[in-house]
Amino acid sequence: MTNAEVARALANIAVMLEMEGGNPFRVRAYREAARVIQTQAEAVATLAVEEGRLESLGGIGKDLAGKIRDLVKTGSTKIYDELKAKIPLEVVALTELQGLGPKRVGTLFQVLGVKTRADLEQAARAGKLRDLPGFGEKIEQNVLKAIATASQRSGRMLLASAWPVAHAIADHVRDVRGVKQVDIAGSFRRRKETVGDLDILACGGASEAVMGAFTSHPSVAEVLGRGETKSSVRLVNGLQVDLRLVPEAAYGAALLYFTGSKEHNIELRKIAIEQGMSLNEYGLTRGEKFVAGRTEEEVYRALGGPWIPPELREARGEIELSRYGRLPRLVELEDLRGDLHMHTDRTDGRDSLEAMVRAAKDRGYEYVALTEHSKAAMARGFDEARLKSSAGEIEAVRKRVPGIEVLHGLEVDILADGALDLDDDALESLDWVIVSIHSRLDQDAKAATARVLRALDHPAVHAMGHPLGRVIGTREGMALDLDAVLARAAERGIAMEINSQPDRADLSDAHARLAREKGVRIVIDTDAHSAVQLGFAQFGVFTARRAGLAREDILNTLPYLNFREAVRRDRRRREPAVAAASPVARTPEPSVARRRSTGEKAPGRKPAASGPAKGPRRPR
DNA sequence: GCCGTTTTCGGCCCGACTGTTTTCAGTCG
Repeated sequence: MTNAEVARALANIAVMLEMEGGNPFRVRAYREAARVIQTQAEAVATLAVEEGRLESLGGIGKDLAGKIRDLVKTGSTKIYDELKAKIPLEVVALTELQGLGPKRVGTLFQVLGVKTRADLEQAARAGKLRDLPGFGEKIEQNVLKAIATASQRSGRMLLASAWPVAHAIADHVRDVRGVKQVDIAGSFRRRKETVGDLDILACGGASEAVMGAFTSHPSVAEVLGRGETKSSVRLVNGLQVDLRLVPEAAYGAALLYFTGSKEHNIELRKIAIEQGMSLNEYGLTRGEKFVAGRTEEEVYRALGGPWIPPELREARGEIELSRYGRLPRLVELEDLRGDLHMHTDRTDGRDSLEAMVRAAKDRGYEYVALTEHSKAAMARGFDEARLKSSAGEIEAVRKRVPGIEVLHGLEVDILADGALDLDDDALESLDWVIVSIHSRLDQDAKAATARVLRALDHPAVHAMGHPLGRVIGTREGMALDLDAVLARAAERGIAMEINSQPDRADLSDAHARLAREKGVRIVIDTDAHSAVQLGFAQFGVFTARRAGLAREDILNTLPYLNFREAVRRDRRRREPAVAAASPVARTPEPSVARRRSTGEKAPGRKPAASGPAKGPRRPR
């Protein structure tokens, strides 16, 4: 069973226990365990076999650990079987409908025998719901509405898709007279890869004017509700947006509250209680006395710690880290000095080689790697001969666009058996080699892992692109043994990519966190297929920040000379394997033209500084 | 069912809103 499947089973148990009127704290324990398993980067199957690993996770004790081991091993556990015998899983699924929780669904099932959405719709239309205990005519109507909404809703939206309209609406509200501050809170502010809805917060300005501006924005399709302090709308793209107008004195407390995550807030409230205080969206109070709430910083400080960046607020240990002053200084977009994965119109990109290099230079990058596809990925993909002529094209663009280091790279396909798509000599001739998988993503874990490990053993490889191969909302990632892959990457000095394409975010935040823990270097690349897509870099940075990564964890934050030295050093770690795999052991040298452009004195010379030196900030 | 610089028993985050009730349960975030 995968982590998601174990989490689903635990959450289902929680719902079924609640339907039966079970101990609410026991219900909560199952729900919390589901969350913990869901957010683990390591495979639960691995955790289950290693002594004491499950029990070491917060919220999982001896009992739940045993049940999780059962689930991993057999796909079920005693209590799950017993509950499922009484309550079908399709009944549990009814709790996904808005306004229907375990209690009401339990009543529907026990009294009316409702099992499916179709049953439910029929019963509601026949007016059978209104007479049930705790139900009424209004709830009956709302159930019908919820069924209709659920059938047309497409679920969560990519952060990048919500990005422009969210900012447009926020700017529109910000323009209202008297408005002092506007923030887009919620998972949007935590930069999750997808958002379910948008929570916008504002303070200052007259309610009538603020709400009027909000509900009349051109992207609004339907006004769901409008009040003094809160209004809700549905946009033409289906997204629901709530706007809350909060008092200035409590703005920070409200921003904290509506940014979440819920689990982070719960931990903060517990700390408040330990200190004899109470925290809610109106502020931090001690008895009747208001302690803090104007800014987030003020609230965190009053609770005894520093401000925590929203990307880290997921109850993954960030509060404890902050107590010890060990929060990472998260990487920022401005820290990136190069982009090492992009395509041009020579394969499946839209813009020319020169246009891509110029766009990278305009973004202020010091270096860029052009990495076309190899022949297995597509008809126009590069073979050995095409790679040779490409070298001349790269050399020509270096002359035409001075002031940026242009690396001749390739995104070479990992074939089904783990061999690379081009011969060793061709790969050895390159400055930068990414290996990626574009086919046969359906292999089982054993085959897929062996395939990737073999590819990582090739001495010419510098990085692995979109390692899991997932596309959000379209396909799951490969069934890789990520522990084994990351261990090999760490051992061989191969960087793992955070692919910034918004529908990839691959590595994910959890996987990137695991990679860092295992000592793997990360590159943040855009995989841009046009000059505009170089802007996706910010989404890759969001993923890295959610993973808790600092500038030092990211290879392409290094200034060029340090980057080149790091690549060489990592390459030397692979030397022993070079003799076996290739007769020519060669470290790529920068061209004369490139040395001239950076003022470097001679080949092989070590750069003066080591480690991430602070250079002049680039214009954005 | 979990957890412990008061604790192995007795707690477990908090408030708004809705719709049902006639003081509160259920749901949501």
